[in-house]
Amino acid sequence: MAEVTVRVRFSPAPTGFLHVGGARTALFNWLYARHVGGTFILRIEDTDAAMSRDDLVDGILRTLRWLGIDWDEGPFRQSQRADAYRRAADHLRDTGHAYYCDCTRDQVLARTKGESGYDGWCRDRGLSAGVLRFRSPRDGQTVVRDLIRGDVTFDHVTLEDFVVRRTDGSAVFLLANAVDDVDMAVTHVIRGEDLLPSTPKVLLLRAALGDTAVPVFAHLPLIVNEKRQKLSKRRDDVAVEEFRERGYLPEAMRNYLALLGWSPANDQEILPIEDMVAQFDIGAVKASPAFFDVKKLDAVNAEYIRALPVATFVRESLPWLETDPPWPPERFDLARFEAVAPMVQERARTLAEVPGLVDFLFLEEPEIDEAAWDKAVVRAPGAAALLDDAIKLYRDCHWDTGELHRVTATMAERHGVKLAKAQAPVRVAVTGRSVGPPLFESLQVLGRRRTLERLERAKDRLSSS
RNA sequence: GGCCCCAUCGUCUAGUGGCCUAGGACACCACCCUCUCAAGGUGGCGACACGGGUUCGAAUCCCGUUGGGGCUGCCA
Repeated sequence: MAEVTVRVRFSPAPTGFLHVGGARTALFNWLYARHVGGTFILRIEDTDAAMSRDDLVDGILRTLRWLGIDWDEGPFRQSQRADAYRRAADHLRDTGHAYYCDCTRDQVLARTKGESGYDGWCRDRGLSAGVLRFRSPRDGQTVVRDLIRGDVTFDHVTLEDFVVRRTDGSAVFLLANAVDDVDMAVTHVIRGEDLLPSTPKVLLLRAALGDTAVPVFAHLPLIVNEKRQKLSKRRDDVAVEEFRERGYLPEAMRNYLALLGWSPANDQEILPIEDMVAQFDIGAVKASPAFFDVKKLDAVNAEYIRALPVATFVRESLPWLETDPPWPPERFDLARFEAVAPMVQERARTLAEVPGLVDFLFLEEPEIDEAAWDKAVVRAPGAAALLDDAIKLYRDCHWDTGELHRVTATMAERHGVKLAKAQAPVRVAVTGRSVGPPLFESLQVLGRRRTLERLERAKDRLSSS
């Protein structure tokens, strides 16, 4: 912990809800700060008026909190620091580092034939209005020190004279970013690789502003889709909030995100946050892009769900059981759910799957899966006789799982089939499906009356088909 | 087009010159366990993009090729 002065920041633009890439960036900044005992700053980059909306900012804060990512300073909003940017831009202009330009995009394009960025047309026109452009040096180079990629060198000739202040006087993100990182004494800039090409511009800006403390960078590999393209809000499912609604636990989401580009020691992929903090090493992060694999996320989530204390699992499941359930809400019975919860917990990959595993308990009539019905009842030899027998035996037997198991086994023996075969038609008749929590526990919780009703109904259904 | 980044099983990764017959996880397949499913157990399938160097020795270092990606806005 020698570096007690480490200061990092997560600076999202409120373009909508926080997406998984942003969440990963936030997490890595946070892990690094916590690992070295540094400071984690939250800064909202809303220099674009369209993004400067409280609801969008609140959404980001809510998602960060959900993930368990807390901040030491902020949230700061760039929309409230316009004065600082105005002074900086004036300074650049007054020292000759920036000049006015009134070219339209079309004019520039016409001159350059779309070849590269701005061509420097207004450099020496001495204008006094328009956008302010940075006068990029035409020789020399800037080296970006990157903890993940090593030194990355950019020749200044490849940098166009980029805009630092808009016609309306507002700063663009490059300027705001440079000014804020200097003012907030940020020492390590951890962000997505898509920002790497803009880094020399920020460094040049900082130098022109008189800054001498060059930060260290760490450009994280992009998170990509199945086509290996950067995750996009338009085509990909990326809103973290959306995953929350789909039944993923924050701890699982966080753990999975940490695995994208970084790997814990000892092949121990599922690990508590304290261990992540203890082990995290920004320099050990991989440089190559990572695919966001929902299958793996599911596996991680399932593991976290199984590890929950049952009471917690029940509590966390409630929103999915009470909001828009597949059964009439008044039929829900917490006690019955609690009775089967341990078995449901072991089978749900997401909390959203929970209702589907217990719906037979709360529906007046179970929804019969046609394929299962066909296979286990219609085309199963002796199914009718099995159902008849089950009705007879279940009517008088002691109503507990052990006894249900015993009489069903006896029935199977009498019919010359394995228990697995004998319970199949009963399961489909009573729960509507061929898979689910253990049958005898399910029957016990459902109750004798409903069980018998459903078995009778199945017989009717079978004879009328 | 220009600039920049990247390259180990299908996917996420371990590997930092000999410990590699390349390890783990997810997914997939088989078997075991078992009242179904799940969980668990055992096993299987499966990768160092290619070509040159450097070296006694290269997945590991260098160069090139190929492939993929990012950036190239008065968005961030």
